[in-house]
Amino acid sequence: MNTDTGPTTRITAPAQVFGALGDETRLRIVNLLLHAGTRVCVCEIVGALELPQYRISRQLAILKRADIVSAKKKGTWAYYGLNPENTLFEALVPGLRQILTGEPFTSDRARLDRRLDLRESGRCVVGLVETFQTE
Amino acid sequence: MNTDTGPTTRITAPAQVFGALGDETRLRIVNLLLHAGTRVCVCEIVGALELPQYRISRQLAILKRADIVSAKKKGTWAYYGLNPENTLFEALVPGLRQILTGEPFTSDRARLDRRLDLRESGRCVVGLVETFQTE
DNA sequence: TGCTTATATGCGCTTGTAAACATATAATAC
DNA sequence: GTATTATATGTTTACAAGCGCATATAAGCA
Repeated sequence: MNTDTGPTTRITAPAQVFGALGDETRLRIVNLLLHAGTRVCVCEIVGALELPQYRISRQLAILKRADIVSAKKKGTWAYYGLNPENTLFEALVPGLRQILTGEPFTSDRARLDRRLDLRESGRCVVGLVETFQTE
Repeated sequence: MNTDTGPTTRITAPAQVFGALGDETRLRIVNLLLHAGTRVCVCEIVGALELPQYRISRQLAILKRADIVSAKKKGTWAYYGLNPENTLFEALVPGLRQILTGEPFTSDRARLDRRLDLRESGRCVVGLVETFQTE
């Protein structure tokens, strides 16, 4: 029933959270979500990171399994955001903001900003059109 | 010459630090070093975590490669401590202290304390004698 | 010198991870 | 209905990680 080891039910074990952040692509995604403040569309992440869509979707799935992000579907679009209920991850946020300062994190945030400017009434309307599928 | 990506020379890349912390055994070791405040002998870590010596040595090597810990040799004994110069790791310390609260971290700290009580004039004198080599 | 002890590491094995390609799913537009 | 588009995922391949066992290294002591 309860596969948890401790008395307090944790969303995820500490090592799992760190493991999920121990990959450059996933760290870049978390950087975007921390910066945006809002939920961000998959295609916006693809545009900002300039990586193939399947890679983004896969890494998002891993972050989701670690309860670091959650998804909200709006039609075909999927908007991902950080999960504020993951207290383990939340404890790391101040440190993360300090750490995610150099490259490629800065450029990623700049590209995301440009992409978010294209939104109409708060919704992504661009899609993957102007993007590559493979690097 | 400079293999670093950013303008500021980093000891390790962010993802590498998180990756090094993404393993339960290594997180338990870091927990001990955070708690102790001093350098801790390998055999003391073995005693506190109740894991085979070769596992501890191996995970210590990985933490060392990520510049999270450093070693100081005193004869055959090796004393490991956190590396205060790793600013990336240091940024995570407050969050880590918050996170490392449940099991097995609490019991590990208690066993380490008992083990540190056996020191004579600040030095470990016990060794691996009363310990197992395999689980 | 030889014995003991603390620590590190080579090897084989199993398991996990990430990339790339293709394709599936599912919603919208026509 | 069909076509298009956004997202997810099955599969293969390559590589890395962690464990256990045994052994190497190297320092201290008889």
